[in-house]
Amino acid sequence: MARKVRVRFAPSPTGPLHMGGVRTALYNYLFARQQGGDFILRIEDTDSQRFVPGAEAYILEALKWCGITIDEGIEQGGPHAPYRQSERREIYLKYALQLVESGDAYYAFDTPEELAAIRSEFESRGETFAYNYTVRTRLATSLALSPEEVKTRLDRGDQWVIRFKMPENEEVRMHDLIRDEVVVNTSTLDDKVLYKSADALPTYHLANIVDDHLMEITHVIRGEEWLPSLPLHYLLYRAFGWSDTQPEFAHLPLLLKPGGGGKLSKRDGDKMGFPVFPLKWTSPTGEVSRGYREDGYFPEAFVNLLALLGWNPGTEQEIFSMDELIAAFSLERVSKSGAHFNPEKARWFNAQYLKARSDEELGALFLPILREHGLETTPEKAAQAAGLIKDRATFVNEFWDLSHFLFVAPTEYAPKAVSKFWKGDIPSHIVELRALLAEVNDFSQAHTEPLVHDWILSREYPMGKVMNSFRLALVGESSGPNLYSICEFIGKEETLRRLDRAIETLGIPASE
RNA sequence: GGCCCAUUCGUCUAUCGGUUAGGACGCGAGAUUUUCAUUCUCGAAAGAGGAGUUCGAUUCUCCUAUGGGCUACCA
Repeated sequence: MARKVRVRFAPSPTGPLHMGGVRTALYNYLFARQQGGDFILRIEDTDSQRFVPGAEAYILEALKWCGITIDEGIEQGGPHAPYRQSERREIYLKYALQLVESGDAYYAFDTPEELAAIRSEFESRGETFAYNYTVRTRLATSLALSPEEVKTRLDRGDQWVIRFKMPENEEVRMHDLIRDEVVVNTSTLDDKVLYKSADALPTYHLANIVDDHLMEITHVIRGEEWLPSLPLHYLLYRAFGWSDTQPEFAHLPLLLKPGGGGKLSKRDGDKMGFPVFPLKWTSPTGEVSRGYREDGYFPEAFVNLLALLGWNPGTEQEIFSMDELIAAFSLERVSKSGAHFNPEKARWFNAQYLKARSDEELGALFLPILREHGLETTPEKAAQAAGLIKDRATFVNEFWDLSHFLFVAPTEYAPKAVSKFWKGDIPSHIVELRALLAEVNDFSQAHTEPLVHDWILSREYPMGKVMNSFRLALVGESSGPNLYSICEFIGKEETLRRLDRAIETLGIPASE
């Protein structure tokens, strides 16, 4: 009987989600939607020490911005509520105890200090300490102590943890949807802590397996950093007797720093020269990290570029809407090796989405920016301006720099352009041009462009020099969109005014 | 150190034993343009190394190297 697909994204609120985390959420989401399954958000806040205020709200907002919608979770509830592990704490002890009962786990009374001491002792001998079958019967555990002593310590309220009793020398054969078979010998593993009395909370391993089971998760799609604990998880399912409903696992390749040197991490902040977070984040200590949203990325572009970092459709298509991703995605086509993030390509993706947007949509985004510069203009005008410059922009936030001359006359003229073009006979040609344009009533590009060109040609004036001087007068520098489109945009009056001003400011060299 | 995973142009990747090893970003050149961009065309650029298996290996196996992950009462 095929179960309904149910996947979960289970972040820990220890800080903002970084782009690798968003990608994990995205792959889970794509898989769920494609399979007609459920996408669950579970908050794994079992580490009371590392909790960061605001992180949870950040995660929710980031997913929302990306268009990743949640079926069950802390906000929308669901049949397996609550979805925050700290609110499920009473569930876990019973399962930990069940494992002690069945002999798959045991109590350990070592304090963190004692363990640290043992560790450093081993290290001083050049050995590595592992809490496993070699030491568990010699340390303060329920395996070594008498039942009476254990009871005494428990009753006395001594601190304890419950550790998994990792079998000795057993080959665990595991299956991964991306990597196929993985085999590990249990003797290389240690007795992981499952539950700690200090805060009455489980560790990741226990909480994760219990909740995935209770929430009927069918596929666990998570980062590769979890692969080493997969044998433990397999063994836990077995110890609980849940092997028949154990989920399938898919371990995603990691997102690596561009130049190498490890996986992308939250700590990288924006010190890499590009954002590592979807949204801007201000830490409780006041540190600010850039976000893709605030940097001007469209969420669609961000999702698109993330999707293609570690997965590809096998075709040459690179631009995907969310719906197209849902249709095309498959875990089988996720690559096995880590992907270095390429900020240049990220920018390219955004430029593609920018060009694909209509002038009206872009105008609507440009309008508030114009307002910030003290300009009240119409949506039509903003859209028209956007249309003139969108081909040369990567982000909407570059629009002002690329088009301010459409709204404000230049007050200065780029010296290099002046010395290059505003010399010889050219300024006097511009005076003639001014007179020509003063007679023109139709200032549309379609009308002025052939008119002026024909005039220049008929006079046998140098096209490049005249045009560049003309541009210098209107724009103040020697770059920008088609000049006649600028004339059309600013209109006859303003065009003549700018010509007058340039002539006045730059002067006319005495003709010989 | 131990365990695990990985390895095709600088980067993201295609190839599921037989290809001139394809595409994209970036880079270079050219075309278009009044300019800067855009766009278009072209170009440089890769199978880590060594053994096997095979008629034939980028593709399968092993070894080495390299990269990465894990090795907490963190996730």
